[in-house]
Amino acid sequence: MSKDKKTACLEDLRMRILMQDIAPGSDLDEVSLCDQYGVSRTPMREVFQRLSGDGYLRLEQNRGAKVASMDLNTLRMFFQTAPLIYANIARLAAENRRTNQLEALKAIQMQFRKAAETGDAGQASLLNHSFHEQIGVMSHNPYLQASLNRMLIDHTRMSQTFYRPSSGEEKHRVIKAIGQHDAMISAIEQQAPLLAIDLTIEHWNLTSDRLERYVTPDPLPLDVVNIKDMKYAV
Amino acid sequence: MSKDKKTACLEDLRMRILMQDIAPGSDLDEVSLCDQYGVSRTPMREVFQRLSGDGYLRLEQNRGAKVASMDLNTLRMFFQTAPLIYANIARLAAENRRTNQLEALKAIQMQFRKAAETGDAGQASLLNHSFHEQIGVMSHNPYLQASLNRMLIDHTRMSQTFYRPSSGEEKHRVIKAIGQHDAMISAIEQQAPLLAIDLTIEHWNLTSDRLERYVTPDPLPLDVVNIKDMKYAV
DNA sequence: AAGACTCTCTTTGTATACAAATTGTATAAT
DNA sequence: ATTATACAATTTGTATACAAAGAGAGTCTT
Repeated sequence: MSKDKKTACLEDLRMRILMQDIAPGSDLDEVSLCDQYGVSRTPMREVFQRLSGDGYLRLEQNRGAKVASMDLNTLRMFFQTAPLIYANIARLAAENRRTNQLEALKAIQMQFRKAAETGDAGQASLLNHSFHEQIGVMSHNPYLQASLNRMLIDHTRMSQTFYRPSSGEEKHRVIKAIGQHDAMISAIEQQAPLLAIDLTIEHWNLTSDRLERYVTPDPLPLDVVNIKDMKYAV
Repeated sequence: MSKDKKTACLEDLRMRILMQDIAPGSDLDEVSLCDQYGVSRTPMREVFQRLSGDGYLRLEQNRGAKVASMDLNTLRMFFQTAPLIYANIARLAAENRRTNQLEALKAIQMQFRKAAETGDAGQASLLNHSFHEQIGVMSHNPYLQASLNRMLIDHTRMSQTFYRPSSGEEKHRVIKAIGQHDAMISAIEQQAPLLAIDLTIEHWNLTSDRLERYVTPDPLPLDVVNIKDMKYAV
């Protein structure tokens, strides 16, 4: 599998960042990662440069690599911008897709469905990432794709709880999301841009709630600990 | 000035690509650039990685660096997407700008005006680039900024003839563009998002014609060479 | 005790030697 | 004459040694 160690390292780091296995804002230690992945410093630094260019990391002069943070402003902008980018990407994908790209999309969706249905939460969110990334490729618009790919990083990082549903209602939501993906594929296949936009907005509405709840979860229950009279636990 | 050779090299390459001093699609020779800039291969490759991440270059496995091409599809997408990105960036800049960023913008505009008025075409297009890039910074939206910065690369590459006006009408156009920049600054300063959008669209309409003419210039005059009867010269 | 200073240790950056891959060219086989 | 193959030359990738910068601890001064 790992014919190319450097590529494997890149993909693995990318994955770990997306899964929040490496937390936003944390530093990466060059040398320890080097022997962790069995590559020397030169290719490792190259990997850092690549990940930095894609928005996964931030590099600062003489001061190592940090995982891209998700601060308040970033999140505000995320929710403000996502519908615009997602909808336009979907429209262009419907207009410009090539048939073999459609096959690739279907293949991803198949894997995604399996992972989501069997409750493999990590894999599901990663495959959801690939799904939307592939629609970006199909748009053939390099400019919007740059936005999309950056959005997807934060989207995936926030969706870590989405595919680990804790209630029947949430389980239902995941099933609905799978169905929406199917509908989007079909709209893109039929080259129906307007339909693709509508379906994308619908999909966004379904998932954004859940993302917002990830950012602002329910407060911890107060009556579990013995401080009933205080409004918020510290 | 060049305290840091690597940074100088990066900026210079970026500039040369923007000015089409290095043509879209052409290969870069690693070693020759190394002794041209007096840096060794390791930092030069780092520069390549950075420029690649920003969309200036394309790197392929075992096969050097190529300047990002501007093919038909790219141009189509450019003209289709620019108004959307520019307008939204302007709106957000008006909403989110900080005062010291505004000062920076004004400083750039001052230099830009001087360059454009004195006919320093190269400098003018580069400063126009900085102007719009700065508005991107002021938007505080990392996602749209990624799109914007990529658009600006191609925008600047196509604007090489804009500031070298060949007629009174074109000269007038440049003067008008300078004024539009002033108006945009004022709208951003007053935090008037809707006005900023309108002005941006107007600015786009003024400049996009000229960019399109760069892509599809007038055919060569037939009667200069001695082939009057042929429709097109080969 | 607070601040400035120096020295040491760790981390980051650069140069270069070596390895691997690709390209070009010449020769041989059909 | 054309294709195949082997070999040479060039270009690209990796490891590593060395240089430079930053962080931290301890000491000295006020």
